[in-house]
Amino acid sequence: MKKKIPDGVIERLSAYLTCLLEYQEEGDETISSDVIGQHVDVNPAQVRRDLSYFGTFGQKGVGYIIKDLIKEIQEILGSDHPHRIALVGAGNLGSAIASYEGLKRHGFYVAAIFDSDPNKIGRKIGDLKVKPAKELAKTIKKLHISIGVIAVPESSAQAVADTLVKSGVKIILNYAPVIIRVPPHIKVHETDPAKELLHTLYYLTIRARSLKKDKGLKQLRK
Amino acid sequence: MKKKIPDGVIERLSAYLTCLLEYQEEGDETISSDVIGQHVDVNPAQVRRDLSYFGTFGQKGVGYIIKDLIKEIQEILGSDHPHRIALVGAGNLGSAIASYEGLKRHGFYVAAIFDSDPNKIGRKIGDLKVKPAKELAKTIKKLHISIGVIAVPESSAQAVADTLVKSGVKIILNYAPVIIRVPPHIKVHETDPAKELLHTLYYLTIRARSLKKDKGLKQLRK
DNA sequence: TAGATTGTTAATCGATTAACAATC
DNA sequence: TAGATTGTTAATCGATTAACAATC
Repeated sequence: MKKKIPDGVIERLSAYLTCLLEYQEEGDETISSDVIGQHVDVNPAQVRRDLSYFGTFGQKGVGYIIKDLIKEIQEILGSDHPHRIALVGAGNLGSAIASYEGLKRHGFYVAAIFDSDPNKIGRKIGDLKVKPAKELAKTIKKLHISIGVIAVPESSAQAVADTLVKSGVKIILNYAPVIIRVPPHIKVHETDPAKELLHTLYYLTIRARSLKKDKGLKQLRK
Repeated sequence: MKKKIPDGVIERLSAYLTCLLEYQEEGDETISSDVIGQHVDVNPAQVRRDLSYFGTFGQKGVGYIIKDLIKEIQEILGSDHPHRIALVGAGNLGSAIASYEGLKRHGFYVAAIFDSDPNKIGRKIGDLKVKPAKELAKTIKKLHISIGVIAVPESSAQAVADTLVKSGVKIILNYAPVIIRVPPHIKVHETDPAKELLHTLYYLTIRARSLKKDKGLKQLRK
C-alpha cells in the first residue's frame, strides 16, 4: 500500500520548487520537464517520474502549469502553510538568521528569539524583542512552535537542544559546531559548512592531481 | 583505469572523518568498521568498501588505527593542509562565520575579510581588519586564496561572485538567498537552510498524516 | 492535423549489503 | 589457538533512464 518513495525524490522536489518559483517570477505560465531538468541538472524523465509518485500534474503536449505545480509541491512538502521558528541565540549568527529572506520565502518565519545574556534580553531584532532563555519552553508551547534553531556557542548547544525537545519541537536546525544528541523521532540538521567544503575540496584535489599527471610529473603516491 | 568512485562515498568520507576525530579526542587508538558504522548510521560493510576504494588501511582482527586513518582521509579529501578563505561581507553573518570553530577544525581559515561599507572598513573582527571590497581581487591573488565565502545582501551577491571567479577562486560558499551563476569549473555551495527544512518537513508531514489516518479520521485527499 | 510533451513501462545502471576467506 | 575483523566477491536491491503509447 505505501509505495516507498526514494529519498532523493524529496530532495529534488524542493529543487524543482525553487526553480518553479523563479520561472513564476519571470511571468511564465507553463514549463516542461525538459526545462526543469536543465535548470536543476536532472534528467527530464526523472523529473516526470519524481512527480508521478504523487499524482499526474501535467498536460500532454503542454507541460506543467507553473502556478498549480507550485501549489502541489508545497502541499506535498508541507510548506503550503507557514511554520513558526524559535530562534535561540541573539548574537551575530542569530541576528543574521532572524533577518534571512530565504526562510521567509518558503513560509518559515521566526516567531520568537531567546538569549540568556542579560545584555541582549529586551533588545529588538527586527520586530521581535529578545526574550530570556528561561521562557523558552513556555513560549514554544504557547505558540505551538515546531521548529527550533540553535545559534548559541558550542558549550550550551546540547542543553538548548534538550529544552527544545522537551518543549515539543520536532525539527532542529543546529548551527553550533557540535553533534547534538536527540531522541530518534526528532530530526536534526547539522549545518556544517566544513562538511560541504571538504566534499568539494576532494573534486578540486583530484583535478589538481590529474593535471600534474598530465604534465608528466611523478604521482605523489605509487 | 580511473575507477569511478560513487559520489556518496566522498560525502560519507567526511562523516567518517568527523567521527574519527571525536574518538581520537576521547583517547581511543583503534576503531572497527562496526563502530564507525553505528556512529554515522551506515552499514559496516559499506564503511570498509568505501575505504577500499582508496587503499587498505585496516588490520584484520584489529580494526583501523584512528590516527593513521584520519591522516589518510584528510589526504584523500585534501584537508591535510590548511586552506585560506576570503570572506566577503562583514555584517552579522560575516562576523559569525569569521569566528566559527567548525571551519578552523578542518583547516579552513579566514585569511581576509572585505566589505564595501565605509563604516565597517578598518574595523577589527578577531585578528583581522576589514578591507575595502575593491581590494578583493588584489588580495586573493596575493594570498593565493582558493575559497570565497559570500555573506553580502542578495542584491550584490552575483557581482561579488563574478569578482571572486575573476580573481581565481575555485570554490564559493554562498550564504545569500539567490542562486548565483558561475562558469562550470567553479564549485558553488548554496547554503540554503530552507531547502533542508523543506526536506524534513515532508517526513514530518507524512507522519502527521498517517497518524490522522490511524485515528480513523478522514484522509485529506482521496 | 502535426508537433509537443506527458506518464509509465521495461531495461539499464550503479550502489548497497551479505557472506566469507584471509589473517592479525 | 580462538576470536575478531578486515578486504573483496557475488548477490541483492533500488534508482535512473530510454523509449514509446497516449493525448493535448
